Amino acid sequence: MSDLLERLRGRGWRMTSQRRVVAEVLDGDHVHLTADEVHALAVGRLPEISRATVYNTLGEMVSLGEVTELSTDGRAKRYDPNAHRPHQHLVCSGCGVIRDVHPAGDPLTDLPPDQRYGFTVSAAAITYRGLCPECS
Amino acid sequence: MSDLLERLRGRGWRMTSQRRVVAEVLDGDHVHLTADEVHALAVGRLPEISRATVYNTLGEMVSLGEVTELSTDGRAKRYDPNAHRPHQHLVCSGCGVIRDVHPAGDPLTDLPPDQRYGFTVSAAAITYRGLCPECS
DNA sequence: ATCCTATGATGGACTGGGTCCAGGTCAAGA
DNA sequence: TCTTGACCTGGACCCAGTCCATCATAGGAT
Repeated sequence: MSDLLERLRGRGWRMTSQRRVVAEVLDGDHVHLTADEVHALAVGRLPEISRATVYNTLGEMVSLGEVTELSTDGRAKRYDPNAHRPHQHLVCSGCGVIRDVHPAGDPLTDLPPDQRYGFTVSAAAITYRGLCPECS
Repeated sequence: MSDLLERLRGRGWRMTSQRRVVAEVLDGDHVHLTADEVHALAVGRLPEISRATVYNTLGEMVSLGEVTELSTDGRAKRYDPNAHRPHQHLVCSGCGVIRDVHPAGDPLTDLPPDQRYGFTVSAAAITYRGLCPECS
């Protein structure tokens, strides 16, 4: 059921009830929760869990590469458990809803050598913006 | 000299010494300052200018479409005066330095219709990441 | 040149998102 | 079952940004 939890377990992560709850809350597709939203959902299952633990746990998941961070609105960061399958994001300028999308081709190949300024470029994150059906 | 200032003047913007200083400080290529950096530089020319005014002025410039906001590190937003020429950003994962880059082609065309979920997609922002020559 | 007034500036309080830390707790190996 | 180092807690703290009551002034009207 919980892919994310399985992947973390496989890395020898010390399993605690707090970490289990955070991983369960965050699991799924098109999930892009803020840390406070994760905390609110986690409290529903484990009332004593602290905000600091949620922040720490999310930070560790990001370091392990099992979760990615995105900040689409300059406010709270959002956490995306779908890190094992590379993808980009489509954000509604009206209501802020976010979809995972898969553009054609590899965005890295669109950056010509003379535009790389000697960098070793390793990743590209794309945020598409527009209006969703409800907002347009 | 100040392209940004000229463009703002041409829009009938009420010109004050504070706005002039903010526009001057922000003008140029590959400029990606935070609001507090803009404030620090502005204070050098106009010691009494307040933080609130810098925030207000930057916000107005963004609304007018003369300056774009970017948040590459999830911390302070950065302001880019180069809004009249569309471009993307290349960020060093080591030191955080930012370059303006111009990828080949239009990123919007890489998003197939079946990946648009009924959205009217109007823009795409790409952040390339890698290591700059000094950090690699 | 001077006056008037709406627009802009000020600074200090306040908020939201996030980090830090000292002390208490517990998972899991021996 | 014991031990211990990793983990959790809650509260203080920090930074980026916003709000607001009051003061200042750009620039049109006279």
